[in-house]
Amino acid sequence: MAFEEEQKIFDSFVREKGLKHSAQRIDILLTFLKTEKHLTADELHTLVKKKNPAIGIATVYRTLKLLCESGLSSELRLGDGSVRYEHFYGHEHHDHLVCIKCGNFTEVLDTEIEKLQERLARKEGFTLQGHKLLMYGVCKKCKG
Amino acid sequence: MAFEEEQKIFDSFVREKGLKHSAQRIDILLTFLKTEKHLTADELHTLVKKKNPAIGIATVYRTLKLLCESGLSSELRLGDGSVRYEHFYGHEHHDHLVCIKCGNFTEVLDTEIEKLQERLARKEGFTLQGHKLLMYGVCKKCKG
DNA sequence: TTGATTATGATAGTGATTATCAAATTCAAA
DNA sequence: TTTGAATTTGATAATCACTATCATAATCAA
Repeated sequence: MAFEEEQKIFDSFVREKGLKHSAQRIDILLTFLKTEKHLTADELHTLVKKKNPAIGIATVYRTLKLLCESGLSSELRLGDGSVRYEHFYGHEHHDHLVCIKCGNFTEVLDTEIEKLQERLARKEGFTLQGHKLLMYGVCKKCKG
Repeated sequence: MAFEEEQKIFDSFVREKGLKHSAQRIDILLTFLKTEKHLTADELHTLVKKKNPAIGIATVYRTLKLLCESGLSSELRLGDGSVRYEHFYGHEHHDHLVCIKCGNFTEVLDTEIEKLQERLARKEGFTLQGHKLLMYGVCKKCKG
């Protein structure tokens, strides 16, 4: 079975928190990991039900929260108010280019931009802790 | 009465859309303009009710939508999922520094960052249409 | 095997926002 | 000024994403 690394991380996290193991959480974790897309809770629920039709949406939400706490996933709040979950383990900090036509995401990073943000914050007397940068546009494919 | 400019803009917008005038919308507009803060719909509703207690929350939402369409206001979606409305007329494009302690906003702009975003998008084959940058940190006051 | 604890699924509840609708208001035309 | 068609309003029902509740099931250390 793939994703040994991630499963190990999740296992340790569950153990440290004094939680118990469950087949449902493993199903959800593996479905999440195998899908390299930014899914909504509902989309993930639909996918997981193919493997285990009995899983309820509440368990999906509960597990997504654990995935975020354990560092395997991260919430992504889009400009339209929707929330998607992205892979976080093995993905350094990055920003997003979102295509307004097809909805696809591209992860990007520009260290110069990061530095300038630090400088800008310092100039205003802020101690920066983090940031979210979403860029919207039309991707290569959609421009035809 | 102040805010003649903004009122004129709103008037033209209402007229062009074939809508009618109403005292409630004026109350909401003026309360919004006089408060130089990033308000939620609910907070604005509370303020407007001091002037006109009968105004319903639905009318506040409806009017906020018109304010955004007319260019007087703009929605700001925060990292925690909440939505606030900011003044847009006379405020050029800007990004935000948000204090994670007191919640205050500072509007900032760095033309270098803007240029680098363009360059970054172009490198990925994107035609950039816009972006949202939220920076989180601790402000001068809160570091005390 | 047991039993204390946690997890689950169904579902009720929540909070923010939108839709519906009857009554009130606006405003151009008579 | 009156009229009447169109729009606006406030109350409230509905919706949507998410969380809380709770009885039952599953886990796991002793």
